[in-house]
Order: sequence, then structure tokens, then C-alpha cells
Amino acid sequence: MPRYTLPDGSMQEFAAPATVANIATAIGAGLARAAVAGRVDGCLVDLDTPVANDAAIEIVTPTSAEGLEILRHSTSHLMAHAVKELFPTAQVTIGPAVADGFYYDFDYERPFTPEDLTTIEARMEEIARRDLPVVRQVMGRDEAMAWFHSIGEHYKAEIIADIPADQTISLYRQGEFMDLCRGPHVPSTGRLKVFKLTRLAGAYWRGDSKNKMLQRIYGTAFPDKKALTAYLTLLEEAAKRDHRRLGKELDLFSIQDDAGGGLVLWHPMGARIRQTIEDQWKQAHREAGYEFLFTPHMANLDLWRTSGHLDFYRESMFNPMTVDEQAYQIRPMNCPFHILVFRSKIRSHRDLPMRWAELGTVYRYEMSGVLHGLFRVRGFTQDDAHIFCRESQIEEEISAILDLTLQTLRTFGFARFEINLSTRPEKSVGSDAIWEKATAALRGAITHHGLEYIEDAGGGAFYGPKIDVKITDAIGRKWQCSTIQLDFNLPERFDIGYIGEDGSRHRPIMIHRALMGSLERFFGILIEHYAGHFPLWLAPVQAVVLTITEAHNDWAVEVARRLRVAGLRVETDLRNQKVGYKIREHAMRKTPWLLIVGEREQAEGAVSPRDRHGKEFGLIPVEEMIQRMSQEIDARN
RNA sequence: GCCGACGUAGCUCAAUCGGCAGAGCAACGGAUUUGUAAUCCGUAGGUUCGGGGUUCGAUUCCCCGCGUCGGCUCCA
Repeated sequence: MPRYTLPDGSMQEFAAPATVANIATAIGAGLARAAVAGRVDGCLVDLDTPVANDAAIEIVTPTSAEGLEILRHSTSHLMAHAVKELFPTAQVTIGPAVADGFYYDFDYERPFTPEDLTTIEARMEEIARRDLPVVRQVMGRDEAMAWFHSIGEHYKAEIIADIPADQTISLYRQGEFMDLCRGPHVPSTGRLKVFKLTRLAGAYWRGDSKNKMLQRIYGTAFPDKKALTAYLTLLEEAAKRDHRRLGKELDLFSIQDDAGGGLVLWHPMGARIRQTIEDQWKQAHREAGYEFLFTPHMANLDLWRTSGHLDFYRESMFNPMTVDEQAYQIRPMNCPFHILVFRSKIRSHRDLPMRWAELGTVYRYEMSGVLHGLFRVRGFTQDDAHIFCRESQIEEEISAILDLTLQTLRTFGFARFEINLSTRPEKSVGSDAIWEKATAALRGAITHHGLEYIEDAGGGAFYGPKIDVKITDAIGRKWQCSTIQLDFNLPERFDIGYIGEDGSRHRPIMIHRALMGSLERFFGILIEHYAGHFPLWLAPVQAVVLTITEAHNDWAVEVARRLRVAGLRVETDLRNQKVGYKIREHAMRKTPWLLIVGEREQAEGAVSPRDRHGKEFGLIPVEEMIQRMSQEIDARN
């Protein structure tokens, strides 16, 4: 008499071993209908799996992350099934669920077309209507390989060869279609109702550019129509916020062939925003006890040899140039220069910690195909800093950096963070002792802030552990900008040291950190986060004074002058146009405040403000308006 | 770099089967003196991404190049 424990602690008792589906039915018909798989003592299984003994049972539905993943994975099989029916000579390869849906890679003699996608989708719907049971079966390794070879699915056979010997080889059959898969899967194709094929792409077999290029079809699936619609709406919203589009519309920046791909030209309005960002950054760093450095954009190649970049970073570097028969390298990083400054004289333990920041522009070679607006470029400015400190100072410094990081990100309107701690990888430099000590210090700094974190064991760089901070934007997308990395390698390579209290020479700890990462990329993220509606303190034009008729020009100019004196970025619009015309234009430029001046305003020394949402405020004296705007700006922190 | 799609005026887009390259917005000129998201009239604007080919004739078809966009890690 097996007894099954449910997540809420209650029990279900059966006379004989039941399947997961039976248990779901016993709990409720609605749950049974929604169920896609089960979790038995923590392991995901198909619904028709019998559970012989007492066990903890959980019914998995598409409302959970793993249930949705199963739904999508099953939909990818459905797609492969449809493709095999329509194009029998296509070979199936792999087809997992991914973040927003799923994909399946095929090897086929000709490229698929967008029309094929429509056909495949229609066939998928048809197969779903057949409501074919999806059945798991286990096969011997050799038998499975032979069978896949016999039906011409050589990729599948190759995959089997790579599956560890201790793992069971399972296959899933739906009608005539049988695919190698670990599972679990939905019980029948009829369960797949809401899906959509989204795009075609090339993808290398096993992600390796040395291998054959396969054809990838992306799609997505959801538990219900509403969720799919919501997803498509999000995509539209993201497209509306696209920084490349807004960058053009608002005249913020451009990237032109005449200069080169991945090289950003900041136009005046974009440059204003950047200056505001930089001012904010500098102020925060001064307050946090940083000094600023300026270092060159290129250096003798030997410097990069010493730093080791020439060995392990070469494919991201531009080729060196020749200067007076010497090789020079445009910089992909700033750190070696900061080390040279450190090394320029003898340092005492009393000097430490030293915090040196630089808005350092670097150049990195990116393959032409990966360049993408401001997000992936070849020249960008890092808000870089290096802290040289003693071992005993690590935790305190990391803690201070975390403070500065979160404070900075909050200022820019990000409130949700995800913190990742990456620890020692297999290949690494530095002693066990220092790794342990440093990792503990990082962990300590995070918990000291009362923050949650995700530990990525073995995910650190070879030269030290690190903390990465991800932010969530206004439409829920995550971006990693901030990084705090310990470095046990460069101090060694450059043989830097300080004189300790004991009079002997010690190796300092070096911390690399960037809060925004790349100014270009961060700017792109800000544009999309705010959808171009920058908060007042960042807006390139904070207010436009616009007149009703020419009779009010003098007053408009005077209003603008007073705002400007108060430190506000203001323009006038004196054109002989109707107010509606001018309002529309400035509204489209997303100007936060429009200050309308006419007869009444002029007579009373006032303006009639209109905010970016179209809200009107009546007559307000100029000085009061200045005060209101100043308060709005000060509220950013 | 590789696979696929795309490339027409500053922007957004049209141009039937291969037959005179167009519209709206923006720009410029003029009129209008206007109260909360587009006043009217006019003018100008083109190497149809570049090069080559097929053709009487190419924005259109073919080849090469350049660029843009979507992808190329997420394990069967």
C-alpha cells in the first residue's frame, strides 16, 4: 500500500502502485488535465511512470518553470516530427528548450524559407490534433546507435556515442516519429496547443565554427493563448524601446560605415547624457575615496607581453601597429597602465588601499557578425578602477565597492539585483590559501549587505574569484553590467610590491571593478530601460520654453535665461507656429517639461508647465518652477 | 568569420510581368500671429549600397564585394 506525500504535506494512499497520472487524478481532475510531468523524490518523470514505493510526489504543470520547459521541449519534438514528415531527408540533431522557447537544429540539403515555417507550423497543429501518445522506451546503447544509423539519423548516433556509459538511453515515440531524448515529455501531442515558430538561423553543429552549419528553427510555446500574447506584446514593447531606433529618433548617436562598424559617434544630445552620467560617476567616486588616472590608448607591445594579454587575450585584440620599428598595441584593457603607475615608486603599507579610477576607452576586436548597436561594439569606455590593498583589507574594500555599485545602479533607476559569486576554476593561479581567504571575503561582503547571491562554483577567472551584479530593466530583462574581480596574477607578472610594517616587501592584492561596465552599453540599456523618457536629471533637454506668438519672445528668452542660470538645460522655441505644433514636436523628442508662455504668463512673470504625460499645471511663477525642477533632479539619489 | 533575410530621398515606405523612380514626414522659401500632440501654398532633394554581367532596356534577373538585421553557449 504505497503512500505518496504531496508538497503541502498531505498524503495520498493507494491500494496498488499508481502512476503519477493516477495520483494527479486522485488530487483533482483540473490538476490531472494540467499536468505535464511528475517529480518523484526530486526526480522528473513522465506521467505514466508507476511509483512502486512510498515517495514524495509533486505534479508538474506548465505554470512552473520546469513544467514550461517540458512543454517547450515537447513542442520542439513536435516540430521535428512535422519537419520529418514534410522533409523526410532532413536529419534531426538537437532541440532543447531555451530561455524564451525552444529550437531544433536540422541538417537539410537546402535552406528553410519563411514559407517553410508556415507549412511546418500548420503540420505541427495537425499532428497535435492527432493527439498521438508520447511514449518513453529504453534501448540498449548499441541497438540505439545501429537503429539511428539505419534510419539515416547519423547525428543522433553521434550523440549517443557521447552519452556517459552509466546513463540509460531513452527514446520517445509519437506516432511514426521517434527521437532520442532524456525527457520527460507531455503524455500526448494533443497537449501542445499554443505555440509559434519565430525565426530561422544558422547554427554550427555543437556550436563549433569548425563544424557543419546546421539550420536552426526557433519557436516558443505557452500553457495558454494569453501567455503567448503577453510574450508577443513584450517583444513589441522591446522593439519599440530598441536603442538603435531611439538613438536615431532622438539624435543621440550613430554608427557609420565611414568610421567603421562597432565605433560609436556620440551626437550632442547623447553626449549631454554621457556627460551627466560621467559627472555623477566622478562625484560618487570622489566621495568614495578614489583618485583619477588618465593613461594612454596604446602602448609598447612588450607591456601586453608582460601582462599576459598577448597570450590569453590575443583573439580579442586588434593587430599591433609599427612605430619607429617598434610594435605598439591599441589597448583592450586599462589595467596594465594602472599597475605601471603603482610601480612608479616605492609604496608603503600606509598608502594602501589605493583606489584609482579611469573612464578608460578600450578597443577590442569583435567578429563583424556579432556587432550590435551600442551593446556589442569595438571601441568603448569602461568605468574602470583598480584597488590595490592588503589581504586584510579585501573584505572591507569589496564591501565598499558593493555599496558604491548598488548606489550607482539605484541612481539610474535599477532596483532589482541578482548577485553572482564565481569561485575558483580548475585552471587557476595563486595558492589555495589566498583563494580560500579571498572567496570568503567576497562571500562575507555580500552577506554583510544582507544580499542574496547565486554561487557559480568554478566560474571564476583563472586569476581570481569575482562578483557580478545583474540588473533587471523596466520590462523585466536582465543585464550584467557590474563586475568586481580579484586578481592574483597581474601583481605577480609585474612583480609589484609594497613595504609592510615588518619592513619587508609584500605583494598587494589587486581588485578590478566596473560598475556600469561599458558606458556605451550602459547608455543603450538606459535608453531601453527608460524607453527614451530619461528622468529629468539625465534628459539632454530638460525644458523647452515655447511661445504663443512673437509678442512673447522677450519673456520666453528671459525665462530660459533664468533657468539656465539655475543650471538647467533649456531651449526656447520661438517659431511662428501654432502651440499644438510645437508641443507635438517636443513631446516626440520626449522633453520632460514644456513651459508655455503667452499673454497671461508674461503679465504675471510665470510659465504654464506641461509635463511629458500631457498634464497641465496652470500658471506657476518662474522661480517656483525652477525650484520644482531642482527638487525633481535632487531626488535622483 | 559562418548561415539566412534585407539594402530605393535625411526618416518611414511605394514602384504590376524587366519599360519615364514616387508619396508622407523632415529640410528650404512664402503666407498665416496662432493657448496645450501636425495651418496652408510652393521649392528642392536620387550613383535605387558598390562593381560586373544578361538584355533594345535592370530598382527589378545573375555573379562578386560592402553594410544592416536575426542567429551561431544554454547539452540527447
